[in-house]
Amino acid sequence: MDISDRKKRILRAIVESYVESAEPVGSKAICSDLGLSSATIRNEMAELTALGLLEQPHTSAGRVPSSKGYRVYVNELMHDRTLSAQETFELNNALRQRITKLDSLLADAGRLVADFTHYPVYALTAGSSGMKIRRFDFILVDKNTLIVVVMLDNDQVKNKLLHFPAGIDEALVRKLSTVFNSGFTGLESSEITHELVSACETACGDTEGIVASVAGFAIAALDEAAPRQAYLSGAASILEHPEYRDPDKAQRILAYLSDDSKLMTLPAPDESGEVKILIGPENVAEELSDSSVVVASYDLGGDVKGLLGVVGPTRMDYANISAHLSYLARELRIFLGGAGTLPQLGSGPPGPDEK
Amino acid sequence: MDISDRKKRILRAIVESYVESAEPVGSKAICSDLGLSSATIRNEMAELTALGLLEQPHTSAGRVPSSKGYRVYVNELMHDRTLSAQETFELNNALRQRITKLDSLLADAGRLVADFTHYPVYALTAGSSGMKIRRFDFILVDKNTLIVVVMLDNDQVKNKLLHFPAGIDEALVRKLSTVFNSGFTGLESSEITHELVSACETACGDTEGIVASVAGFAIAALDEAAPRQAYLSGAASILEHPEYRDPDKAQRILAYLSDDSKLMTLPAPDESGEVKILIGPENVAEELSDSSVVVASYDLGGDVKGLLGVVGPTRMDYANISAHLSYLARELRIFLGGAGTLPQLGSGPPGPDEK
DNA sequence: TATTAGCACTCTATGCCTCTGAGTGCTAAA
DNA sequence: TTTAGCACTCAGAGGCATAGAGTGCTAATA
Repeated sequence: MDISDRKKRILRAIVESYVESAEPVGSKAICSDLGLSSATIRNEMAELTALGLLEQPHTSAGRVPSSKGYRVYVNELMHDRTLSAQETFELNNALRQRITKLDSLLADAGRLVADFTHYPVYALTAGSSGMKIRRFDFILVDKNTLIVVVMLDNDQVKNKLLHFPAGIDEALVRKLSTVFNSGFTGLESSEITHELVSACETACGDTEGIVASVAGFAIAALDEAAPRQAYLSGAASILEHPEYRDPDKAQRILAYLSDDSKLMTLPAPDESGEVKILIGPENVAEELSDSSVVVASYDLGGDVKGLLGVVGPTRMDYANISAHLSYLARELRIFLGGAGTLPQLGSGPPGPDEK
Repeated sequence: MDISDRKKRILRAIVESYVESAEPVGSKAICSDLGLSSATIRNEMAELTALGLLEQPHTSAGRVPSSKGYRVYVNELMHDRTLSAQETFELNNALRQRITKLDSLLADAGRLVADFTHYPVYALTAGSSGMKIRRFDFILVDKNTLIVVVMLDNDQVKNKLLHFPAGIDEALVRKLSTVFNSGFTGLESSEITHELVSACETACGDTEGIVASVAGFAIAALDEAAPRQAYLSGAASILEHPEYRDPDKAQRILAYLSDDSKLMTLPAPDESGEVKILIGPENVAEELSDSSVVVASYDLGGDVKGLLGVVGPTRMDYANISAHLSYLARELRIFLGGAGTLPQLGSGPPGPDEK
C-alpha cells in the first residue's frame, strides 16, 4: 500500500488502540502519542477513510479499521512481537505438562492455545499420507480366531481380531502370511484392488472370505493411519468478546465451528509461511466473513500436517496471536521431530526406550 | 405432593403453556381450556404460589413454574409421551445411517440427540472395566524391533512397537512369551506390581528394561481399554433458547460443558430407572443450578455404561426429551447387544465376519 | 359454600422527548 | 503545512407519560 509514512503511523495507532479498547478511535485519543494536533490527524483520517482503510460507524463517531486496514497493518505495520522469556517459559511448561500422549496431541494442543489466547481454537489434520504397508503378521489364537497385525510405513502398527466359524489351520496361516507379505507390502490403500484380492483368494484356496477380510482390514488400517480429525476448544470464550455479544451472531459462528466437516475445509498456511492470517471477507466461508482466523501448521510425519487455527473478531491482536502460534508450532515440530517419524500414534503411551 | 386434582390440572396447564411459549402464564390464558373462570384460577394460582410450585416474575405478570413445580409435574402430572411411528422411523433411520463405527459411537450418538432435540448433549462413558489380560504375543521385526500384542478379556487387541538398541534374539522372545503368558494373564491393571516385574526381569535375565517396557505397555493397554471419554455436541444451540440470551449466562454454562473433567462428574441414572431428570438446583454443580439435565444410560459391555445427557433450561419439554432419550438408549442397547461384548472398540471397522 | 364478575391497583414495556458529549468537517489564522 | 476555533451531527442516556397485561380483593351470584 502506497501511503505516506505519517498515514502509516496513524493507521497503526488506530489499529492498536482499537484492538485494545474495542471503541472507535477519535482524533484526540491518539494525537498526543503522535505529536500532532487533532485537526491534522482528522485530515489524515479523512483521507485514510477515503482510501478504504478506515470506517466510521456513524458521522460523529471515531474511526475503526476496515478489513483492508487490518490487512495493511498485518502486512506492513505490525511490529514483530517476540515472546518474553517469562512467556516462553510458561508456554513450554504448559506444553510439557499437558501434551504427554501423542494420541490426543491434536486436541491437547488446541486446548492449550485456547487457554492462552481466550479465543476458540480448532485443531485438525490436513493432507494425505500415501501410507504404505510394510509387513503382515498373523497370530492364530484358536482354530476359529486369528489376529492380524499390520505394520505400516511410518512404524504404526494396527491389529484386528477376526473370527472364522469355518476354522483355520496352521498351514493356511502360513500361506496367508506368504501371500500377503509378497503381494501387499508396499501398496497404498488405493492400490489394493478387487482383482488383487481375487488373485490372492485363488492362491490361498480361500472360499471363506478370509482373504477379503484381511484385505479389508488392511485398507481400513491405511485409511485410518492418517485420519482427518478435528477438535474445537474454548468455544465458550467467543462470548467474552463484544463483537459476539449478539447471541444470534455468536450462534452462527459457533454452529459453524462445531461442524467438523466445515472445519476441514479451512485453509492451511502456504508452503513458505508458517502462519497464515485471514481477515474478515478474506475467509471463503460466509460464516467467517466478519471474523478472522490465524492458522499455523506443523508436520505430523508423512505428508500429514497439523493445523492450529485461532478464530476471533477482526479486531484481534494479530501480532500476539501469531507470535504464540508460530512459537508453539515450532515447539511441536521439535517435540515430534525428536521422535523421527510419528511413532505409535493411536497405540499407547511412549515406552521408556522411545525417544 | 398432596394437592387437589384441580390444582394439578392447573399446574399442568401452566407448565405446558410455559414450556411452549416461554412467557409467564396468566389466568386468562388457560381458563378456557379448564372450563373455569379466570378469577377461580387466580385464586388457585395464588395458593400454588404459596405452596412454592409457581413463581411470579413481578406483581403484574403471570406465573412461571418453580423448580419444585417442575418436579411435581415430572413426577405426577407429565403424560407419557410415546413416539409416533413417524418419529421412531426417523430416529431409527438416523441411527442406522450415522452410527456405523463403534469407535465413534459415543460421539455420534450425542450428535444425533443434539440434532433431534436442539439442546446441547454430552455423551460419556461411566464405570470401570476390571479388564484382564488373556494372552501375549511377540513379533520380532528385526534384531532391534519388537511388536508386542496383547489380547484382553473382552477380545480387544492392543499392540505396541518397541525399539531396543541392545538387540533381541529369538531365544529371548520365546522366553518373554513364556514368562508373560504364565505370569501376567488373568491380571488386572492394579495387580501388575513392581515386584512382579522385577521377578520377571530376573527370570528372563533382562537388564535392558525390555520386561519393564512390555509390562508398562500391558498396564497402559488395560487402562485404555475402558477409557473415560466425553463429547459435547450441539453446544451452539443453547443460544437459541431465550433463557441463555444473556451472553454471560451462556458463557458460564458453555464453559462448564466444555470441561470434560466436569462432565465426568455428572450423575448417571440409578440402577432401576433408565432416564434420570435433574431440575435446576437438584444439580450439584452450581453452574447448572438454573438448568436441567435429562440423562439416559446404556450398557457398553463389561461394567461400562454410556451416558447421554441433554442440557437445557428448566423450561424443557421433559416428556419429549425423555421419550427420545429412552427410546434411543433402548435402541443402542439392542445395537450393542447384538455384538455380545463390545467388539474391537478402537481397532478398526467391523469386518464382514463379525457378529 | 364455591364460583364469578367487576374494579382498583401494580408494574413492565414502549415510545417520545430532551439533553449531553464525543467527534467531526470546514474555515481562517499562524 | 499545521493548528485553533467553531458550527454541526448523531448515538446514547435519562426522564416521562401511556398502554396493557395481569393481579388481588370485594361483592354478587348459583
